[in-house]
Amino acid sequence: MSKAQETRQRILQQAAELFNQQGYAGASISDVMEVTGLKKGGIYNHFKSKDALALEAFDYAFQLVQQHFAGSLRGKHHAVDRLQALVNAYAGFLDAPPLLGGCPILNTAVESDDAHPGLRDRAQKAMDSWRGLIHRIVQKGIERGEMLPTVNPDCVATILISTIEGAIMLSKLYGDPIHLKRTIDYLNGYLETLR
Amino acid sequence: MSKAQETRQRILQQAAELFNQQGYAGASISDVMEVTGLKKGGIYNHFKSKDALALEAFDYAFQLVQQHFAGSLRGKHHAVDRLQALVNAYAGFLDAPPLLGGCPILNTAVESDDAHPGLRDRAQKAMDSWRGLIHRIVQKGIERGEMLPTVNPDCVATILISTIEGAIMLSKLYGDPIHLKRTIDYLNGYLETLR
Amino acid sequence: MSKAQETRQRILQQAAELFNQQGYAGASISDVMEVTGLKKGGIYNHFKSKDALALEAFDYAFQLVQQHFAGSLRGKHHAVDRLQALVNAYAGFLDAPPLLGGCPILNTAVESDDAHPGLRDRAQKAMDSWRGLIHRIVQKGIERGEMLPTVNPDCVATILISTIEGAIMLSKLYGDPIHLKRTIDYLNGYLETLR
Amino acid sequence: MSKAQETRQRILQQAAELFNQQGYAGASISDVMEVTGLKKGGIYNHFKSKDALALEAFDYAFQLVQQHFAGSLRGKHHAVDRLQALVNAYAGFLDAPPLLGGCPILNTAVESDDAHPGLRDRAQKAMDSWRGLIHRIVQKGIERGEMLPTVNPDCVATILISTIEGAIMLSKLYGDPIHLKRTIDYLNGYLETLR
DNA sequence: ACCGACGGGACCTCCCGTTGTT
DNA sequence: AACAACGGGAGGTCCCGTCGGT
Repeated sequence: MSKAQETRQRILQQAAELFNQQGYAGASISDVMEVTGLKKGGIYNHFKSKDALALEAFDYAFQLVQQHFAGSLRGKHHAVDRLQALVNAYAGFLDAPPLLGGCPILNTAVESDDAHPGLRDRAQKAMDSWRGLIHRIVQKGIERGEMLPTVNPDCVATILISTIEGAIMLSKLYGDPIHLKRTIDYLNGYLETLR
Repeated sequence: MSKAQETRQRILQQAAELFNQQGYAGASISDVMEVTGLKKGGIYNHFKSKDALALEAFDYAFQLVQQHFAGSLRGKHHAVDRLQALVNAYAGFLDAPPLLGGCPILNTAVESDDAHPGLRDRAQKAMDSWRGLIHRIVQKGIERGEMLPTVNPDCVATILISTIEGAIMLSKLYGDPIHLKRTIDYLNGYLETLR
Repeated sequence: MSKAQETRQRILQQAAELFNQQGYAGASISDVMEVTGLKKGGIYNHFKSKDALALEAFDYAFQLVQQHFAGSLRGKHHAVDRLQALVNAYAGFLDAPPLLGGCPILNTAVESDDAHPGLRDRAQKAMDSWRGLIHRIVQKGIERGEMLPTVNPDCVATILISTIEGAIMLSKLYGDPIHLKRTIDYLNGYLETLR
Repeated sequence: MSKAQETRQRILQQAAELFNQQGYAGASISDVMEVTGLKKGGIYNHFKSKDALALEAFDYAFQLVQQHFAGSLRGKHHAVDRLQALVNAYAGFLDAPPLLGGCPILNTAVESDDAHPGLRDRAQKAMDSWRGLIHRIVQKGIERGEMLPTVNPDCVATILISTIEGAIMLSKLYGDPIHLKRTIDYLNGYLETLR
C-alpha cells in the first residue's frame, strides 16, 4: 500500500472513531486534524470535503463492524446457532469494541434521519445489509427445517436489531453493560423458541 | 402565566422540536431564532446560554413524552394491561408524535453519551424515570399476582425500552412505521406470556 | 440617520474605495475590516456576503461619480457647453477624485467582464446611465439647432466615453495626469466641430 | 525547442489567457493547473512563484499582441496608412483575438495600478513600447512630409491608445463590438485630417 | 520533468454571546 | 422584554509553496 493510501486509511480510521463518538456535526475538521496529526492541507488532499470524509468514514466503520460479525459466524451451521452467534457477538461491542463510541449504524441513523440525507442513505444501506443477513439465515433455516416454518424472517430481523440497538443505547447511556447483557440473554432464549 | 413566561415556554417548545430533529450540535442559535421568530436578545433574555436552553428544552421534551404516556395508563389497572398500554402508546410516536424528530431520550442519549455530560445526565434521569415506571408496574403486578413471580422487573424494563427505542430508530431510518408496528405486536405477545 | 445606517454607509464608503483600488478579488474581508475598524461580525451584520457588499459598494461609488458630474452641468444650457463641462469634469478624477482608485465603472467593467456576472450587470447599468445622459444632451442639442443634425448621438457617446476612460487608464498607469489632460483638450476641440 | 521549453511555453500561453480573463488575483494556481493539465510540481518547476508566472505570462501576452500588430504594418509605408493599419488591426481583438479576455495591457494596467507594482512596471513598459511605435511613425511622417508638421506625436499616441482601449472596454462590457467599430471608423477619419 | 503529499495559513462565513437602546 | 449592533473567534474550504519520490 502506497504511503498516500496508508495516510488516507489512517485518516478514515481515526475520523471514523471520532465521528462515532462526537457525531458528524459535533466533530470539526480541527478535531480530525488533532487525532490524525495532519494539517488541513493534508486532510483535504485526500477528501474533498468534510461531507465526503464523513461518508467514507461511515463506510469504513460499518465495514469494521461487518468483519467483527462475519468472524462470529465461522463454524456455525445451524440457523439458530448462527443467529445466536450474531447476537452474542454484540457483547463485544462494549467490552472490546471494533471502534469506540458504540454502534456506528445506530449513531449515524439517529443523527442523520432528519438532517443529513447523504449519511442517512449510507446508514440505510448498512442496515439493509444487516437485515438481509438475518433474513437469509432465517429463510435458510426454515428451508432446512431448522426453524419453525411459521417464523417471519422480516420480523425476526426487526426484533433482533431493534432490541440490540436499543440495548446498546441504554448501556452506553449508563456506562453499564448490564442492559446489553440482559437483552442478549433474553434474545438467546427467544431464538430457542423458534427452533 | 405572564407574557414573559409564555414567551419562555414558546421558545422551549420550538427549540425542543428543533434540537430533537437536528441534534444539539446540529442546530444553531440562528436556527432557534428562525423557528421562534425572536431575535438573539429575546432568546438570551430567557436562557443564559445555548447549553442552558438545550438542557431545559430536553426536559420540556421529556415532559411532553411523559404526558403522552401518562394518558395511556388511565383506566388500566392490571399490570399487563398497563404495560401493553405503554407499549401501544409508542405507535403514536410516528403517527401523531408529541414532537417531531422521534424519541428525545433516544436522540439525546445517542448524541450525548460520549460528548456532552450535561445532556447525558438529563437523559439518564429521564430514562431512570421511565425504567422506574415499568419497574413499579411489574413489581406491583407480581405482588398482586397479576404477573408471574419469576419475572424480573429490571429485565422487563430493559427489554421493553430497548426494543421500542431500537424500533423507533429503525422506523425513522427507513421512514416506514412497519418496524415499530412489528415490535409493538411482538412485545404485546411477549407481555402476555408474563401473566 | 440611525447609528446602524451610519455604520452601513461608512462601510460602503470605505469598501467602495478599497474595491476601487484593489479590485473585488484583490481585496479581502480582512482588508475591509482594517479600513472600517469593524470586526467581521459588524460587517456581516450589514451585508450578507462579500458579494452583496461589493455590489452595493459599486452602486455607492457610481452614485458618487454621478453627483460629481451632475454638479458640473449646473448653469450650462447649450448642448456643446454641457458636453464640454462633462468632459472637463473628468480632470478632477485625478486631481480631486470623488474616490481613490480611478473610475469605478472602468475598473469594475474590466475586472468583471469575463468573470463576475453580477458586477458586470451593475457596471452595464451604470454605463447605460452615462451613455444615456450624453445621448440625451446630443439629441436635444440637435433638436435645438445647437449641434449639427448629422451628428450621431450614439457615436458621440461611444467616442467621449472611450477616450476618457482610456485616458484615465493611461494616466493612472503612469501616475501622470498628462494623458488625461491631453484627451480633454482634444475632446473639447472635437466637440467644437459639432456645433 | 527542448521538451522542457515546450512545456514552459505551453504554461505561459495558457496562463496568459487565464490571467487575461480572470485577472491576476482572480485566478489561482489551481486554475492554472486545470487549464494546463499539469500538477503543482510541473508548474513550480518552471516558475518559482505565482508572481513570477504572472509577470512572464503578461510578457508573453504582450508579445502576442505585438506580433499581431507588427503583421498589420507590413507593406504600408505612408505614416497615416501605417497608423490606420494599426487602428484597424484592433478590430480583430474582438473577432479573432490573439488571446481571449481583451487587451492584456488594459486589463493589467487597470488591475495593477494601485495594487501590484511588479505588474504595473511591466504594463508600463509594454505601453511605452506601443506609444513609442506610434510616436516614431508620426515623427517619421512629419519628417517625410506625410503628416502636418503641427501634429504632436505624443498627443496622437495618447489619443489613439486612449480611444481604442476605452472602446475595447466598452465592447467587452456589453459583449457588443459596435463600440469598437465606431471608434475605429472615427479614428480613421481623425487620422485623415492629419495628412 | 513531473507528480503527489503535506504544511501553514488566508479566505469567507457563521457561530455564540455581550452590550447598549428602546 | 425585545431588538440591533458588534466583538471575537471557530468552522470549512482553498490557497501558495515545499519537498520527497519517481
